[in-house]
Amino acid sequence: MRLTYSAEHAIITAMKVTQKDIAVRLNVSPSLVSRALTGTADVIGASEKTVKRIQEEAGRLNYHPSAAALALRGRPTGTLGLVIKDFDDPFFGHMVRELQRLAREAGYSLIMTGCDSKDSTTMDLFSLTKFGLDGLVLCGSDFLPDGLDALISTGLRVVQIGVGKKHNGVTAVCVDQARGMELLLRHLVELGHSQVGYVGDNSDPNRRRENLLATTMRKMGMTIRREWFIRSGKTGPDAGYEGMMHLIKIGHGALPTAVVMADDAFAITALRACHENGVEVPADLSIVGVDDIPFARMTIPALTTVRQPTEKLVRAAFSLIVGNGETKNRDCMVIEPELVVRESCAKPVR
Amino acid sequence: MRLTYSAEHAIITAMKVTQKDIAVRLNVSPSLVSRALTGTADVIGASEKTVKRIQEEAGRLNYHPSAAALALRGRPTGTLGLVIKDFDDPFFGHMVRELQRLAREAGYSLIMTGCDSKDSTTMDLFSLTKFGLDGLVLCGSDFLPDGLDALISTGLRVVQIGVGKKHNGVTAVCVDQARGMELLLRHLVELGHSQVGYVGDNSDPNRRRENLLATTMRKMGMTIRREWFIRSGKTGPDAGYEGMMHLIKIGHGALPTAVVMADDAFAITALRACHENGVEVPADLSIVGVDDIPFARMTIPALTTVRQPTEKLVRAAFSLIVGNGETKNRDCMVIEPELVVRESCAKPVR
DNA sequence: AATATTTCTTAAACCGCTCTAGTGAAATAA
DNA sequence: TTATTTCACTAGAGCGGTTTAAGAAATATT
Repeated sequence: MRLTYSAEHAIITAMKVTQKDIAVRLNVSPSLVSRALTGTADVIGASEKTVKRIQEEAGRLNYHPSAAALALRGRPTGTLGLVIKDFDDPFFGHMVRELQRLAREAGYSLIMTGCDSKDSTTMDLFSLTKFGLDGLVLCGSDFLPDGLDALISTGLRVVQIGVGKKHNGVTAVCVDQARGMELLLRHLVELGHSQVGYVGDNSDPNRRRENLLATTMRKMGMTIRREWFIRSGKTGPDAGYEGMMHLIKIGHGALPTAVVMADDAFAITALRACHENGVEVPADLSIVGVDDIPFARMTIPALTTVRQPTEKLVRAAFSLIVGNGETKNRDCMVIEPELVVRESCAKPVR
Repeated sequence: MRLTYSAEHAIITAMKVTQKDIAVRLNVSPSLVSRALTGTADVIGASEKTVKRIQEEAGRLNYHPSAAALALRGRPTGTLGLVIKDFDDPFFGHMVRELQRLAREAGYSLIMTGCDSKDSTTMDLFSLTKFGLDGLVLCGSDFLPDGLDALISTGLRVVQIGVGKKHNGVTAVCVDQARGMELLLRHLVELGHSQVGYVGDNSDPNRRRENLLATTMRKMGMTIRREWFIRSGKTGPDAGYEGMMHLIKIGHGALPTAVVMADDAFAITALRACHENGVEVPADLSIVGVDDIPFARMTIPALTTVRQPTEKLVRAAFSLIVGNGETKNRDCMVIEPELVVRESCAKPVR
């Protein structure tokens, strides 16, 4: 008898009905009840009428199996885990949704957790795994190596989405960022741009993007102006705004003609910074984002961006996790980005 | 190495470190390990150095208690659950983040799941619950009544965030929507508006908001034009856009001077629809949103909106879940919304 | 009639962990 | 010296299921 105490009155919650309750009531053994309720009829080895009797009694008593017991018993839990870096970023939100859909379709349920700061990461990883997962998807990079290693050493299937470099043998799905930068720069050059800047922050993936942009520019023979490569000190939604403000302030009179923003959230807030300073996009300045979040086509002007194909990423990750045979055990699957041309980039006037 | 093969899912479940592993490795009894890892030092009845030895070994082996076993044993699992309606909505994303922060600070870990469509809801609730949670936060309304009842009857502490009406006895935290509408309308009236429209969709909370707006308008003596109350057929990011397009098309020549959007996501996309049709905001039309998502102050024009104070909502929900004494067992906590005046509302020209 | 086979049912171990009730041994008290 | 207390630890049951090996009863085979 489980007693639950509530502020005013002591309330006695009815004990949860167990298989044993059914067994006692029908005067049969617990194991028979178990098999009658779970096994398929022909495999059971129990008389039809007994099975029916048990099932009826289970229904009558409103019996529901304890998942804790099931999990403890080591049966696959039909549960996939997802760790997301930042729920405030719409890009991840979209990802979550896609993965959830896929999981549901395949009969899995999906549980997830976030991990804001670096140091909390390991704990967050394990906060999921202690529930007994069938697989784990990591989304948003920079997880602590030791946490990861520990996880993988348990034999859990882990797939990482969106990291550029392979991380000590973790199976990964990533977008070919170099190719994205190439697509983007080619487009800008075609429009006539040669003065290109970048606004990002200090996070791992954004610094990586910065480097990639620079190397690709160099490869294409474009000159790089160090002062046009901004790393905003802020993080989160304000980072893009701050970065662009900074660029406009220091670049007074000598702005680049186009700026690559670390991602669409950066770009959206940069649009605002431009607006506040009378910088017209795309007339005075072209802006390009990365991700193609749902809002990207709703901004004014609509955002030209390098789409990270969410569905493909998620589908790939999923197949790596639950896949059998062919899709299994690949080190890294690379997804091609796509350039989405909208309004925020145009021919430079200068 | 323990490898379990399952026919159903064809997944090899991970080997987990158990207390027994630690016990064997240190040549002590499992019960001692248990007590060393859970009990308070002075209650334990174990030598300090042994306790330390055990704790160190636990850390070294990356031990994490099995939530299933804890749940089965009737112990708190240190885990809170969160069910989110739509991860694509930035408002919820923000909420997740806040709750996660709070949970972490209090030593809980947070796991969550989404629930897109109505029929999947019960399963989703269950997918979280089955491992034994210490509390569950429901966020985003319209959960199936029977699913909820079943949940609550297990004795689990459940708090619902953001529902207007109390739902069969579920503890709830909600924003005073009527007050929000009042704030908003008062502001519009002060600016000189009398022709007010609404764009929402068919979802429960948005229909409620629609009704609330109408009754508040009536209460304030404003006339309601049925054709200015739009329910977009779409859902998701496009709904606001579609709805506004529709309003502009049918209202040709007789637009309201202000439109209340169901939420900020709706408003942002409506801004785009206006832009595409040469409707200037706020010159030709004032637009007001609800929520105050991070992007709301970044749009052009910046969004005037009724803020749902995320931190307060989350903090309230959290205190109801883990709270002791005073904050416990309240049926419904009501949070006051705040009007955030930005650029998207102005005096009407007409 | 005796044995073999099939059919129905049960006892018991196990999953990881908690917790009560011990068990020795050393330390203190009588 | 013996009785008592403290201390550090162990044994074992139980949470709610599943599962394997084995026992009893009914039916089939020789």
